[in-house]
Amino acid sequence: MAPRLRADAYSEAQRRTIDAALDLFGDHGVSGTSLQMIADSVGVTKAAIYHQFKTKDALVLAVVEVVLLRLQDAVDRAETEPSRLEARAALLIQVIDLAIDRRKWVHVLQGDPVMIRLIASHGPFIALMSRVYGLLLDEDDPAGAVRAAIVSAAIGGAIVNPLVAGLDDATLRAELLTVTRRLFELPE
Amino acid sequence: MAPRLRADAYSEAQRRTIDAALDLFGDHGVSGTSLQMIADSVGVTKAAIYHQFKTKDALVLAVVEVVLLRLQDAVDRAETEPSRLEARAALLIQVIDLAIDRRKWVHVLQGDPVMIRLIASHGPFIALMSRVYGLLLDEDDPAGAVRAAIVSAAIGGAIVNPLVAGLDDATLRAELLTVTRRLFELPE
Amino acid sequence: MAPRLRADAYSEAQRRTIDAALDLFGDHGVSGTSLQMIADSVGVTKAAIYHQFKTKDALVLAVVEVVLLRLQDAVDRAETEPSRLEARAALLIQVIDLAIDRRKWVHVLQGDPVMIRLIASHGPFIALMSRVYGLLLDEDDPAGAVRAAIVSAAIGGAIVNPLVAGLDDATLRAELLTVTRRLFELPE
Amino acid sequence: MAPRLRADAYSEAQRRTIDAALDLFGDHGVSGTSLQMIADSVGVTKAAIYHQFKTKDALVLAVVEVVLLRLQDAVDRAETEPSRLEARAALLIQVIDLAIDRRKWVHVLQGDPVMIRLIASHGPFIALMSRVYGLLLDEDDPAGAVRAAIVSAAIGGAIVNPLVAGLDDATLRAELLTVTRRLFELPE
DNA sequence: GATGAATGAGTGTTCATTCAT
DNA sequence: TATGAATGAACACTCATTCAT
Repeated sequence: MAPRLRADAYSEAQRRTIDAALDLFGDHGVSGTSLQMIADSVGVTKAAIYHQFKTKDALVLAVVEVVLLRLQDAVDRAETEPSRLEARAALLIQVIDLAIDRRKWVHVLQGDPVMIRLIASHGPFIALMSRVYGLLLDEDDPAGAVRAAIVSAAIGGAIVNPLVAGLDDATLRAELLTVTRRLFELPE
Repeated sequence: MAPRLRADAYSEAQRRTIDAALDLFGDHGVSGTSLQMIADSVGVTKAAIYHQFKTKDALVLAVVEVVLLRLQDAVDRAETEPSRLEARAALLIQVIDLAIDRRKWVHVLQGDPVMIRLIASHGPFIALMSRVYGLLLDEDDPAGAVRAAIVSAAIGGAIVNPLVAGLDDATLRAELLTVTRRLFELPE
Repeated sequence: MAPRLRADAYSEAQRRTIDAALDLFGDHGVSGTSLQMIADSVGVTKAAIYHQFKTKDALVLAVVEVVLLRLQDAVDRAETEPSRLEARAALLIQVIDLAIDRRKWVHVLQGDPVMIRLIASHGPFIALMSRVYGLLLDEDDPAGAVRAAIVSAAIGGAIVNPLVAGLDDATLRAELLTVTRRLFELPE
Repeated sequence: MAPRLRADAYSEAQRRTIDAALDLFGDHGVSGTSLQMIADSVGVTKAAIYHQFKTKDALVLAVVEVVLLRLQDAVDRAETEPSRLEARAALLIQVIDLAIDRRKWVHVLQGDPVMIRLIASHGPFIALMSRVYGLLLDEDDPAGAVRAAIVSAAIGGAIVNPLVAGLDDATLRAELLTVTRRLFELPE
């Protein structure tokens, strides 16, 4: 079994670095964010960052881990639901809430090729994503993959979209729920 | 009136450079792609690229222009439709076709913060996007913005999604059409 | 057949860089010499050095190549001698002359672990060294390897030795010849 | 009088550090060996090394001291011999034995410019080396310096030479003795 | 049009070193 | 004694850009 992501894996100082990196990655992308920028933002030297993380890649990994940790929680909770349909609904609602609560995080995961490659190649991330898709997909629905991809993309993409940037949380949440239910034919 | 994008704006050599850049931007993002990589991929020197484009930014702009040119065509055609509803349907179908035909392009536009900022700040791009949203949005529907954003994000995001990467064009097109129609309550 | 070292492989500017590196490597060793030091010594920027040589390793290689080129010439000439004994004598005399003429070069080759590893691993260098040892060794003399090693080490080591640093060329040459002849039982 | 090197100067922990440094210096040279590498090899932290030695230079000095301590013993013993010729023979035999017994040490002393400079500048080392050369040199032989340098270089250089690396101790010792006797015209 | 040579500022990373605990 | 956290300077190397040819 693939190792689970853990909440207590990082020290206080590391968390400060991860938070700063999260912010900057969202604004400039991973490649567009230098360790100097991160160090300046935290208020320490580059070398201090290197004391916390062996390489920039290790820091990127940590950032993704922190973000995906809450997705893991959502999946954990959803999987306790009695039926497939209820589990799916529970997951989607939580994902939407998470995406709205942490809009910045979505920017980080959405689109950046460095991130996409990382998530597609790192063991624990692959394991988590397959649990997610296990809930979203029906085995007997060949086009289900597309619909699952579309829904997750829709949630993420909508939040990233500048048209939506100014929208208040409640309106955005309601609309995302409607769309999601309609696409997945979930009960209202 | 904002200047329109033009099809004949670039020479043969420039087009080769733009194509190479398009590919590399899709794989590594704009910040992750150096002019050296582009020059190597085209098979010329960096200085040759600088002969074609004054700066890297100018090249990025040209790349986006080339991509958005076909979106402009789609909008042009859609706007000749007699009714708002038909125009909207026509635009969505064309956008879906374009996205499927040029999956790589979607990667470039989708997510990269450099691109997003560029499109949000460059005159002709703003003009084009407001025409797009003019077709997608209803003035009297306050949540329409979200739905429009969701649909465009869904189309783009779905294509970027690795789950969908292996799917054949026909299946993908059919599913995207279904989803789009359902979201926009368009006639089948 | 292993590729021969070529005399015309480097441009004027590259030769200037190689010469500066040769000097500095002799004084501080390879690891102890930074590209900044080399660039400063040549009077250009680090980036200019990188325009001439892809990496520091490539520059180190070039330095060794330039040094070994003259050893290759000596071996070429020695191998035209009619007998093994005469060839050996001819080679040793030339090597001694070369070592005295270019004392700095000896410092570079002598001892630096980076250099030793490089020479033991780079194809053309291995080929050249086996020609050298082919001339120095007798097949039927089991201890010949040691003696060959001792002689080459003696020539090199003597020149590096600070006791010898102040000696004039003529005295040093005469003594090295005597020692060499005595060790190899060559005719005076 | 210059202070003698002492055998009991270092603690157990310091000796472990010195041994590790000795190994790494032999493989990568002094400049090529970082305190991190040494700390890793000992299995402690960098800061622990700094507790044992004030600076890296102090550690390098300690390494050389440990190595030269046994040379000092050899010189001590040789100087008790009744005649100059016997003393010289005794010293050379002991040096050869030492070099063969501790081949790694020879790598460290041989060639590394940092080491050479250190030995030429540190009081106790200068004192020791002048005793060594006092035994090897004849005052009335102007070329003696060269011969002494050649012999020490020959011993050291031969051991460093990769051709010799695989040779067994007995063969190497016999050959080095023969060569040395021949060069110094010592009695067999 | 295209090249080769150069640059200054930046990249990620490692260095020897310090210090509070 | 030993550690973890931090630092400033240096490291090898790449960046976008310029310019004479």
